[in-house]
Amino acid sequence: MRLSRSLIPTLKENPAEAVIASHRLMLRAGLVRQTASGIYAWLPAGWLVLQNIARIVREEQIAIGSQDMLMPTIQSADLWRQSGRYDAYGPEMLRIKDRGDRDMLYGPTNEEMVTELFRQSVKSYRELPQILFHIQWKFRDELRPRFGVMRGREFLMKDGYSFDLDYEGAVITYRKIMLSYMRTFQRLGVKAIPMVADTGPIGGDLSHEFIILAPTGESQVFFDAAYETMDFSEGKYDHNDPADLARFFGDVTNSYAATDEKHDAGVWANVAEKREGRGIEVGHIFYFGTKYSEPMGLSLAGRDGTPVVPHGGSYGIGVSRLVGAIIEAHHDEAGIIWPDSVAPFPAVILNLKAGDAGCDALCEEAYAAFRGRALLDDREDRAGVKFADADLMGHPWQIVVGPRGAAKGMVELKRRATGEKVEVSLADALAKINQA
RNA sequence: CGGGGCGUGGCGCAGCCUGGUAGCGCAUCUGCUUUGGGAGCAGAGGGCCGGAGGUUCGAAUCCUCUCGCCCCGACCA
Repeated sequence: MRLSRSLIPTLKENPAEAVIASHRLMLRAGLVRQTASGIYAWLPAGWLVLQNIARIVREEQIAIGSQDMLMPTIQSADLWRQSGRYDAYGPEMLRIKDRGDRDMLYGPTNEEMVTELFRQSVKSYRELPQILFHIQWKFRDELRPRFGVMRGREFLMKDGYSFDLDYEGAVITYRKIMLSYMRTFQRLGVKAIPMVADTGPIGGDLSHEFIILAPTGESQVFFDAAYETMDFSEGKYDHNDPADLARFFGDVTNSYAATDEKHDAGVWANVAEKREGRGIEVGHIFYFGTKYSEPMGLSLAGRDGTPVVPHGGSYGIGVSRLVGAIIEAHHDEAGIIWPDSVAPFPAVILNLKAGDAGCDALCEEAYAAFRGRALLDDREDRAGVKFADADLMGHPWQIVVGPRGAAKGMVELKRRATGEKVEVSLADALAKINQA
């Protein structure tokens, strides 16, 4: 994109309503604009980030055999009456009527719908287990939206649902998804720690929330230093082997980790290497047994022909919240520092002297090499403005093209995360960016 | 939902108490100079002061109602 003709409205000053770093930076870097309390429009750069995160989340779900699908945002109230949650959910659910005066709702989650869809077509134990997920907008009419996209009313969530024949199977699925989550967060460039959680309104008795570490997080967390060095990348654990999943589950849950509400000072005293920090919840997984399959009449033919009621679980990742959470974990005084995996653009090309033939030519050459996927700062502004905006927007690489270097065919390549700068040929710069 | 606060050009704010018809910085546009870390000078455009009623000769300012947004708390991806 050419910055001179892009809807990426950067702000020099802090908007008054933003109190936490990620909210301020998202507004200042031109990623989002609020359109109503807790509801945001994703401007071009912000939408690119959101899609990058969604892509990684999606890839890691598909990698463990979960099926990608898409359910609608608007649901019929009848479905929710079947599970008993239409009344139970309360005012957090946005209720609407269609022209025929039928009760509808904007989905806050999809257990009912996926159970219904599953019930319609799956009839035999032979078809189990299955995991389904979608990445879709949700609406929860929060008492108090705040902190920008960290607690919006409308938000993008990856919600997954599993169906197993029995408890033992459900536990294997639960662990498999837990592994996929650890892989996902690692690829997103954030440190995530699973912590035992209350099961909340969804119910059930096996649940973990995933907290990522960020200095400005909302809750205090206590954890064993062992979490700092855990590695979940592909190949470390076999998600198809129940024994290996058990090993993984042990590795990731045996060390101490708790938020302040669940903190146990007695156990904490025995932890050898203690770590304390702030954390943000970005994911939550539940095993809930037959909580939905039972009331909604989901049952299939079992091995001996008698009906079996499947055991389920649901698994959420706050995709839009992750944008804010990643910024909380990766920023400095100058602005955002995007991890390569989620950056809206891999690089920005700074034309320090728009109008200079040499600079223009070299910038166009660089820009063409990215086929539109880099950001070209071709504005007729002074260098300082461009440097400041580049740092603010947090592009992993800055290709700085100035008149002196351009005359020799050289550019300055700056790494946002480290501040390191080298003078190299454009070809070398492109090679370095591509291998990163 | 309880408690607090704020709505004045795109952003940040002043003016309100003590009514007299709107101002500052940044941003924007034009010109000249400048040009590697948020330039200088000169000029220009842009706001019926969230909305509706009321008081008054006259309301951004006083009164009433209303809408929106933010912050603290209990709940949550």
